[in-house]
Amino acid sequence: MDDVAARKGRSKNRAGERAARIQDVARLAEVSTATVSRALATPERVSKEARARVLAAIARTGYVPNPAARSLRSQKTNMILVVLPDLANTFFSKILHGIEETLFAAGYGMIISDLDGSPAKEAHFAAFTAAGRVDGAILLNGHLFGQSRDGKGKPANITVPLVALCEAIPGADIPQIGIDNRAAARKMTEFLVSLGHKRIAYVSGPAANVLEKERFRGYRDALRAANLPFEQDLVIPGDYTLETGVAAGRQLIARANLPTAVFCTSDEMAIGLIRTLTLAGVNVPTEVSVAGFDDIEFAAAAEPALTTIHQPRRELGQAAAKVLIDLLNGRPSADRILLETALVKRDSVAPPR
Amino acid sequence: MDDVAARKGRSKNRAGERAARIQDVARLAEVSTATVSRALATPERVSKEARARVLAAIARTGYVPNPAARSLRSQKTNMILVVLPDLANTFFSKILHGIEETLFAAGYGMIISDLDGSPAKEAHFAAFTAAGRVDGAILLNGHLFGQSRDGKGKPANITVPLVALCEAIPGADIPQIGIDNRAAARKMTEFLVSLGHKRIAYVSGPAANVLEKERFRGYRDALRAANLPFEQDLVIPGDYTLETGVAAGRQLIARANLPTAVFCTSDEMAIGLIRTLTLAGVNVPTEVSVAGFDDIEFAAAAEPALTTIHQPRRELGQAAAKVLIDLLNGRPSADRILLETALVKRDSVAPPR
DNA sequence: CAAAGTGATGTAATCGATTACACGAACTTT
DNA sequence: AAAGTTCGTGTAATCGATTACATCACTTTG
Repeated sequence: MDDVAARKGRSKNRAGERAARIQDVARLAEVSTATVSRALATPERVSKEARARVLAAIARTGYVPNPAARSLRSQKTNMILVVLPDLANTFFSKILHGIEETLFAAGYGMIISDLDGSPAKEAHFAAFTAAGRVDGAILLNGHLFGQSRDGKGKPANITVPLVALCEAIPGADIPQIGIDNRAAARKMTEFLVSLGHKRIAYVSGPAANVLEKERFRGYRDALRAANLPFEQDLVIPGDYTLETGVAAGRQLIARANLPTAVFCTSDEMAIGLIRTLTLAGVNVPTEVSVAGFDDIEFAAAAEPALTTIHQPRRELGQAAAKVLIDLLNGRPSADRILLETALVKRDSVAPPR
Repeated sequence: MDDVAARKGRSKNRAGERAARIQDVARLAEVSTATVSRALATPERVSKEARARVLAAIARTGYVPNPAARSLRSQKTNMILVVLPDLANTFFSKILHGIEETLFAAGYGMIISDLDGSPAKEAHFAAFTAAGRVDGAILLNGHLFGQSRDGKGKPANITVPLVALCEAIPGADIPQIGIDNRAAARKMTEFLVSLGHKRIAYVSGPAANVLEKERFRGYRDALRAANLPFEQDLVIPGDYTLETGVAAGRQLIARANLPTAVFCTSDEMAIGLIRTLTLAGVNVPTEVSVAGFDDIEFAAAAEPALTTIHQPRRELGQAAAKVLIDLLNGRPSADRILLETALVKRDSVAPPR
């Protein structure tokens, strides 16, 4: 006999009994294990009396099916992996909320992987997924497991469905859920133009980022449509964080002639920028208008309240989870979903003087 | 023969082969499955040649151990459950980050449960834990699974280690990790007193909340120590959200005589309150000082920048994960850890006029 | 030189749930 | 009445990795 039980005391609770197994329930209900299993999985295929006895026995023993055994047999884990570039980023929490509630309702659990910029970690979770620890994955990090950015298709060893959320993965043949970043950025820029702004600065995201590329195109689209010149000087690099917003603000202040409006491609950057301008005595919005992107919680509470692009974050999470669940159940599913954004007009944008 | 494989095509990748099993590796390496297993788990107990052959076979087959089988046999899942009251709340994201990195480094995965105020969901995850789907759990929600607030001990059916983080669970004999809320609240109140404030309002958290009770005591401690009268009128109910901060601000404005300082027990409420006061033409901090609690990201970016109590959120997450890992490995571990808070002085607090 | 020890490996039982197949009883159909 | 259905149930194989025990080939020791 082996000693697993003795060594770890693993399946004993504090009272000392082992956790109930399907056999214990079967014995108590005076049926076979097959009948117990069927009473739970396909109750209509079991007689009323047997079912009642089984349920009574389950209640008495406190039986809960062992998931490892079930998973080993059925080859399903009922777990979904969510891959994030940065868990500490405010932007993701409401998306996660939407994912979690949808998965939960469908009987799935959520495992979170915060990549934190570590390729080793990404490789680990790719192997984790390949090993069948999850039934599917939602990727928020903009590229496929262990693949370079130009890679096509999904790696041969990953066999479970994948879904890309927010950051589209170019060339990957998996469903993509997100917003139309280009159109949204164009909409905001056009709004600024419509108020009379002619020199509109742009605070970018990380250059390699897919979102950034799309938003930048939208910005240029709007300028071109309005016959406004594109000035490289007005593009200020950022990475979506508060800190780079502050840095962008400092850079602007040091300039001879300020633009009349600044379009920041994240709310965090916009808030950092506004704060820096305000401290330097530059009034927002009377001297410089500032627009954001995302509509995070604090956008409305900022001073002045931020004009921004609203992303339906919770709905994005829900949509991605729903698509994945459809895939898992073999149901047909859209392979590209773009949710509507809205331009939210608050107080940080005004016509130029 | 059964039809699991045929129905789901589960362990076949796109090329059609099944995922490699330990037997496949064993056959290729011309050893037994026991040797393969040992080559991975206890390499020193296997000859150099056998080990080399096994590793080569693993590389060739792309073998990854099946976690369900492993878990079934070893009764370990290498998964930790993290229970949150509200995932969308900004306060938790950095804590999660700290938890995740520590768990990951120790080889554990993180499953997240957002309770969202649903007792049914809580019961589900209690059963989930009892069923052995995780090796342990970190509770951020202030009470034990399925227990009423006055319950003692842990429910008999949960046999894995639990750790309480941030919100202490009164009466539970599990390790508690957090900060000294009472001392921190006292420290902030004393700071306000030291500047000359005599009428200090208090915007509370939810009445039933453990944190709230402690912070409120700290507030009263400081008043008592300074011989200042406690006025029930100056206690304004809140629930830590931005919205109740706004509501508290409205309530204050409607009053005949404003307090000279307001201590909000969360940064979100402080930011909402400041915004409401500012819009009503009440200057912060010259007319009213406002202090917060938590030191969330936006505290520094608020206008004016928020004076608040800094909680080491990432470290809190790390500490809780570390304690849990110690428990899982049978190592002794502190059963109460209080991390240091710091009073961060920024611009939202000034002496009264 | 025999007895005991050491090291490497294989055999097969085990974890617990699911389910194909077999079987018998009750009920229909021809 | 014989043949076929339907229904409820039980038996036992199966999922894949781990590991107690057995075995065999050497080496060491009394």
